[in-house]
Amino acid sequence: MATMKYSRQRESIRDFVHSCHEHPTADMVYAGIREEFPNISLGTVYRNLSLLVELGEITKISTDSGPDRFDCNTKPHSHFICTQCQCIRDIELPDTEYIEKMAAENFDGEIISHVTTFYGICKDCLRKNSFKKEA
Amino acid sequence: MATMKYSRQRESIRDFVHSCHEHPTADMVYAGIREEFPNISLGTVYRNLSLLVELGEITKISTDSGPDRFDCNTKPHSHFICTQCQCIRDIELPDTEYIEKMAAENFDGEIISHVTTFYGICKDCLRKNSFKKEA
DNA sequence: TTAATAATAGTAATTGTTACTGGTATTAAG
DNA sequence: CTTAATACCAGTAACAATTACTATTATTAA
Repeated sequence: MATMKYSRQRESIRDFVHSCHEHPTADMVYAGIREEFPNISLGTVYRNLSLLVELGEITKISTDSGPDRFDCNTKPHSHFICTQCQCIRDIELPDTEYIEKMAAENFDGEIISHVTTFYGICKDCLRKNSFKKEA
Repeated sequence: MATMKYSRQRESIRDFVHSCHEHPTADMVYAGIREEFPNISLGTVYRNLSLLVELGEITKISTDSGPDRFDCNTKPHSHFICTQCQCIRDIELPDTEYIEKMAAENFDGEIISHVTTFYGICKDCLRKNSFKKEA
């Protein structure tokens, strides 16, 4: 890839991810973009999503099961994944640098970064569950 | 599944994972077991690995890219993933409970667990790299 | 010993993703 | 405003990891 050319599809994909705060999958992006570009290809969506990740304009979230998700928030933050509905929420944490330092003390390679992911039940599912119990 | 029946294949898979400390993939387990059971099926390996995970006898490690890995160490600990050779090493960290408490303060769902993964260059790759530079 | 059924081997199907191909859109130069 | 170069596209095929299906086999309890 010598120089990069503009493409309306890419711009649309970027805009969609940046305006979508539910950490969409490639398929969700595909569905969304199709409203504007009815015959966009799924391959184009995948290609541009990973391109945008390389450019640092969005980030990719890998999950334990199910497809990758994408995040418009490129500032350092953590994720919460609901084990019931699989929704992903952002969690801001104050300075987690020291975790790497702590880990470095028990390890003999070079630690460059770290990712912490939280699991549990989101607010919405908690509410749904309490309704069920009452019934 | 009413009651569980014994199977030599499952026992062999459990033993293999418990004696293998390099966090094997399903394929690596398959290759290993095949020495004892030359015509075991890959499906049997997958089925029993997830069964053993459910039983809490081993754990599963999802990676950003590439297949899942399996870990005989069921005690709470973190993982380091080398971004160069993809090897996975265990890292013991003193009490990380407070990370969840800290996250809980900025979040309105129920946090049940968390996983921290470290990325960087392992000792072996560091050494290999320094050899290359000298040459 | 036998009957019930969990587990198997082998194979097919599914899912998520990447690669290929011939044609199209964008860009820069004449 | 052409035209030429090429990044990008749509569509489709290929791929890797995993799961589901089916007929047979092994384990268990009666």
